[in-house]
Amino acid sequence: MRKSKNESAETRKRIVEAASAEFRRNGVDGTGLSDLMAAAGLTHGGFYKHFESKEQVVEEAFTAATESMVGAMKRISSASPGERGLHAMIAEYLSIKHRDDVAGGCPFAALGSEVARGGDAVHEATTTGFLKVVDTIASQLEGMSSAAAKKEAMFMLSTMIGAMTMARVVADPDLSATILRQARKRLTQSS
Amino acid sequence: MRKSKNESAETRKRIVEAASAEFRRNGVDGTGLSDLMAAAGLTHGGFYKHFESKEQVVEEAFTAATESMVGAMKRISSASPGERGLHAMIAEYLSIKHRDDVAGGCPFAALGSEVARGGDAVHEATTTGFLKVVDTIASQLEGMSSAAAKKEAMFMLSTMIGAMTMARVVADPDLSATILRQARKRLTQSS
DNA sequence: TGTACATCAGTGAACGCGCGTTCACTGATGTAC
DNA sequence: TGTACATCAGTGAACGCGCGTTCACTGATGTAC
Repeated sequence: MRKSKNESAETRKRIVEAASAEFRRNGVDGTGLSDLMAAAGLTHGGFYKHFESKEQVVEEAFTAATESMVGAMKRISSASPGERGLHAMIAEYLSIKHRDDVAGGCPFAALGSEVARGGDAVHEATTTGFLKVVDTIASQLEGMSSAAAKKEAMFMLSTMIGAMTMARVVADPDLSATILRQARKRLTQSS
Repeated sequence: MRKSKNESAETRKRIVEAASAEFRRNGVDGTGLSDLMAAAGLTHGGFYKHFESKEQVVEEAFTAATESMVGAMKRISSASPGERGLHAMIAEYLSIKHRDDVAGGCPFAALGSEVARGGDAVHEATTTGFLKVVDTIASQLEGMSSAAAKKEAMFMLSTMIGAMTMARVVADPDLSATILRQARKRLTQSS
């Protein structure tokens, strides 16, 4: 049953993508290698033909999720330049749609407190990912130095991640929407 | 080996407090009932003499953690009134000390993404807790209506939780400190 | 180009382990008379 | 107030289960000549 090099590479990618969604949906501890391989259309025994450990796929899945989010953010903001693009990006992140799409959304909001307890490799991946998102936001900030934009972007991203996390934590849908709305208002008001 | 009513009530409280710290330190999924009972100085078999399920202790431990945090926040802010008390509260939350004390700190930052996937009982407990912290912050905001203060407090708390979560997620200590510093700066600047 | 053999992606069963939960038992505490 | 019995907090072993990981096997793909 050996597969060609191309097929094998595609299978590996499929596992990482399935893992990326499953981890965000059910958490890292909440997703077994069995679930993960089944979501990729395989049996669980084959996992170790592609990865050395669960931690390795956690790391790669997190990176894939971050890159997908950065791509989406760039696509939205590039539609309009400067502040308007920035505000569109923020509104999209702090939307009800994003809140209800955990599996396809921000990996920091979906897995934040869990990856904070992760191993070294995971921490490296999350750090790199965080800085990429920060740079994506910072590149839309005008009228300040690159260093200042980066710091401002860190503040904005902290608020966005915190608001999305809490919007998913509370049981009351109205309260949840208010949390998102307040963050959006405060981040998109002209300063 | 039956224990007196008083002893039993104290044991129960001890379990909830141990659970509260252990869950924050290692996560809910990362803490077995065995670990939890051992941390309370007991063997794991006795757990069900006090609780109906793991979920029940998760709920109670989360509530206890929130109440302890609210108590600490009130103690700090009551030392000086109005804006100065508020700023002291924010600085304490966004401190390196708090970042490095996961087990004794904010349960939303320690468990946010994990409790977002919790059951109904857990969601009710987190919602009540969130509103209590919001009210604690709002009570220090002057010069605005109670409704406006509550909304402003939600924004502030979102930023605080997000910044603390990310400060624990990144591997680089300097970056981690910068995340906290930026959030502190922006939340304590006169608006 | 064709043939013979080595490689290895994927299967499915098995491994030891720790999980949440249950249970028989112990013996000090609480209660009824 | 004392005595007899019921209660039940805590122990320690056991339960079935799913976890991450390993392994023998299969057979199509890749490689060497």
